[in-house]
Amino acid sequence: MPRAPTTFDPFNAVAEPKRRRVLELLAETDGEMPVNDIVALLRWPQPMVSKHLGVLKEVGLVSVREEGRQRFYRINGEVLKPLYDWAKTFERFWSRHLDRIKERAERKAKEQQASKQKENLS
Amino acid sequence: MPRAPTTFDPFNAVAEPKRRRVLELLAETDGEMPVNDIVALLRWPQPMVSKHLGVLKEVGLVSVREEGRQRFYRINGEVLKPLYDWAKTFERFWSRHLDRIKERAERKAKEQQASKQKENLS
DNA sequence: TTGACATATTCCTATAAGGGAATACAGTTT
DNA sequence: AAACTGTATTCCCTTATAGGAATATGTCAA
Repeated sequence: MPRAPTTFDPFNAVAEPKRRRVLELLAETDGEMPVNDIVALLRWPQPMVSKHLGVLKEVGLVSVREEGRQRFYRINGEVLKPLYDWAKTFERFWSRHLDRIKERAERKAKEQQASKQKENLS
Repeated sequence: MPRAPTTFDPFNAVAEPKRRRVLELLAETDGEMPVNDIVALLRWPQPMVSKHLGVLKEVGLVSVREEGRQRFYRINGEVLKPLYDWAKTFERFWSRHLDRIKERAERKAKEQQASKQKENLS
């Protein structure tokens, strides 16, 4: 079995750095942007931009409005929420909170050891 | 150019659902776990578990302690922080905050229209 | 030593990728 | 109609899967 298609879910779509870049760009403008603007800003070959937009569109991360010969792309940020929620699950592994928990645990351990030593002395 | 290797970064490693499952499991225990426990809990073929663990290890998402013939795997959650941080960038697209902004904008629009009508009337 | 156990590695196959180049296609202007 | 513009699609190529099955490796026990 090959890897799941990039269009399988946001996790796969966003694994590609260039696709993340496109999303960041669309998020900045916080509106629509025609393909050629993206091409100009990122300085990538136009077919490359179109292809990546195609993947993003298929997973629902962007939506398109057609006007004349232009296509205006807009980000659908909510589709990234599952990713955010999943990552947030592991928050305790890097948050300060953890440091505090660690410190408390270590202090406790020291105190226990101290009291044990007292017992031995008495 | 093919897709970036799964071991390229956390984004790619975590694109595979089974690998996410393994991480969730390791996060639950919040400690170490030998391969066979994972095999038993997930009911996957042992080589499959070992292979996925191999990828996770190569990107630094897990670390191993060897003891006898057992390998104890532990999660390195902090490696997921870049993923979290990136996704958080888009938080405004789904947070309540956005709703409030939207509401305010819509209210404003209505008020403006109302005042325009007043002008027309006067 | 021999065998049982825990885990990793190898081989195989089908599938899909992303980039580059060329080209197709639809709308617009002349 | 012809030329031009904005964008999408197709073809080609190299590389990397993930799963399944079989096997290798290392360790402990009798």
